[in-house]
Amino acid sequence: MGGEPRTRTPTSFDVARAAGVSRSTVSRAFTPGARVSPEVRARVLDAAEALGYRVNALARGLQARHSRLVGIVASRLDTPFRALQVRCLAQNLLREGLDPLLLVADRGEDIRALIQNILSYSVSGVIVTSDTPAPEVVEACNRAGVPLVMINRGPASAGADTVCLDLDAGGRAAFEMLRAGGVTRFALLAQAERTWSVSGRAEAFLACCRAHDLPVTTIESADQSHRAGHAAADAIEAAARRDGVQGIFCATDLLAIGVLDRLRHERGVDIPGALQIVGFDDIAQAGWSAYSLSTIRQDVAQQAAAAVELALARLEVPDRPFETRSFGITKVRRGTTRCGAEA
Amino acid sequence: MGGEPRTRTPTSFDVARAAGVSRSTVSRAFTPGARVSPEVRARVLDAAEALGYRVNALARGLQARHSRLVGIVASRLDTPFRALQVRCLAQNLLREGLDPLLLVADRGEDIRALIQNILSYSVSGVIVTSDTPAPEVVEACNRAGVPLVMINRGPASAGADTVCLDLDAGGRAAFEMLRAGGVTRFALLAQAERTWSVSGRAEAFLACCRAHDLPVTTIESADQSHRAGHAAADAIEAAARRDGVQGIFCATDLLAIGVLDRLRHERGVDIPGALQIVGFDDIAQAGWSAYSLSTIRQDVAQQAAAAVELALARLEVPDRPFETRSFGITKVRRGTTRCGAEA
DNA sequence: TTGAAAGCGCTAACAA
DNA sequence: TTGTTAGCGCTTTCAA
Repeated sequence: MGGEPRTRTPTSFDVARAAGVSRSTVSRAFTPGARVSPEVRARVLDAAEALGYRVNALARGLQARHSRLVGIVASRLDTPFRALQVRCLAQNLLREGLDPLLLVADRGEDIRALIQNILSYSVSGVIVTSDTPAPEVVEACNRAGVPLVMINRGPASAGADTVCLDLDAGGRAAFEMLRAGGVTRFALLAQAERTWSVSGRAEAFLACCRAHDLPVTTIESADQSHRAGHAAADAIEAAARRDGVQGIFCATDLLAIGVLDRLRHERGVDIPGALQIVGFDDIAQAGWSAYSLSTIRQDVAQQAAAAVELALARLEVPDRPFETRSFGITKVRRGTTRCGAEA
Repeated sequence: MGGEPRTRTPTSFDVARAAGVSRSTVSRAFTPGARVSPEVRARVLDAAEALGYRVNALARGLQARHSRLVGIVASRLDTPFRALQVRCLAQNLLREGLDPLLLVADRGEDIRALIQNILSYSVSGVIVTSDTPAPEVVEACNRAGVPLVMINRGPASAGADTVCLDLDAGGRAAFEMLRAGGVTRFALLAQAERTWSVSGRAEAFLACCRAHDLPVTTIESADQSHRAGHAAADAIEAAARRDGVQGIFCATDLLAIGVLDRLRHERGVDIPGALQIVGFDDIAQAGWSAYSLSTIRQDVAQQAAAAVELALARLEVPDRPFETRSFGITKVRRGTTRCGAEA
């Protein structure tokens, strides 16, 4: 290394000169659908190739008044579910020629400042997967006229398109899986803090129990983590003894796995013999043999694709009515429930 | 929704007029370390606040000839280790006022095109965590004069700063943990495809076995995934029987957990009784009770911080010599090895 | 300390 | 189909 006279990166001007055309022509050669004669276009592309030219995204964005960037707002990125979600989102965006600007918004960061920050890039959209409430995000995006898509944050909350899942179906599926295993006394493990998606499925589950006139005990966890599930396990066992609970719905797989670790692997409780468990999400770990967790799957890839589609659609027609796309769930029967006929 | 006269986002010009100053002054008010009188600055900031003005990152980047964006190139983002890595990277960048541009480069995407794409944003750096080889990335960044930092891709491979871990120590630690458990016949599980970090630790482990004149059987997995570990488990058991293997080093935790799922949870093999296992990385799942995997920890947060520091350093002094920061590892003794004194 | 003017690299009118 | 011109919003010499 060492010598290499650092040459200024070539601009459309350089390409124009090399190809013997004007800068506008160069621009057109790089603009899909622009009117350029094939020969000229080829000449321009060749010259560009030779010079190592690429369109400056900053300049292009500045002039177009919006870049090809799309903000992804996500919390707890190191959680299996969220990681998969972000991966799918990023892939879909890339496929559409959009570039994901990542914004990790864990508790403690100043979401207000962060959102302003990504808006300063004239992003062509923002996708929020975080489950921390963020009215300021909606407000900021709306004021800036930036398409906003929320995933699992409730149906069309005014000012944003939404991708969500069928909560009722989810809660019901959990109930049915346990019920099919012969459970008549239920329990629910969910975090205390309200969240559209997680609280929603929990409430749907409770509603089912009540509708069937079957008793259900609610246990609250600190959050949705493995640790929280693990910590709640003793309370669950106590409740099981006290109330004769035979089956529990854990609002996330991570919680369920935490419970399994404590109950099955540490204390040797027979699951599903003594207690049946159903989780939610179908993260990869749910399928691992140590857990073989019966759960409710939501199709992350499908949701991600829909989110990108919605952003694109609004980009094209800014004042179309806000849309909510709702997706169904799938029961995944594994080894923490007793097999039963489809309910 | 519907009314809201979509007002054009305010520019420095609007702020200038509102504050009764020139655009240059507005610019200075938003430039750390620029000479502006405190009163004027305050007036400008107030006006900006009132108008909802924020500096346009595209315009600023265009004129500065580099943006505050930093590319993160990562593969298999939905893997626990990588997800954590990206999260740490993103947090550190954000903390420095840099914005992570995410590039998911799984096999199948055209890495060449993708890297050109992020370079078109005049990024101020690129951080690569992917373990797929990518000489074209190095070349492209160098040509564009963009700082490049590689994580776990080998020491200063010319043209890039590097963060890596002490492979020898890693391989040795694995050997020692097994040896301390009384193992005299070893096995190694690693993917066939070469990768600096993973192959390196594997080779260091092999070297240790040889140096101690102890026999070691090598088993190859398809990749580094849980599935691959699971699939390799039968071969491991066969080898254990055939060669009297008592302990195995799995080159990643995910592999080790796959093996554990098959052997311990499906076939009821006594681990560590019949076979001891050591993994590598210390992902969250390694600590879950079902596995309680003894492993070698690498400090992802520390590595991420170092990577960002290196990028920043080169940004400041573009022609400083390439630097390699190497980090140590830590033995984490859990339940897949027999306790022993520190080797 | 502040303002005027030039230019970062690009695209979109408008003309030819 | 192609070229000319203006301007996206900002920072930055250079003068005052």
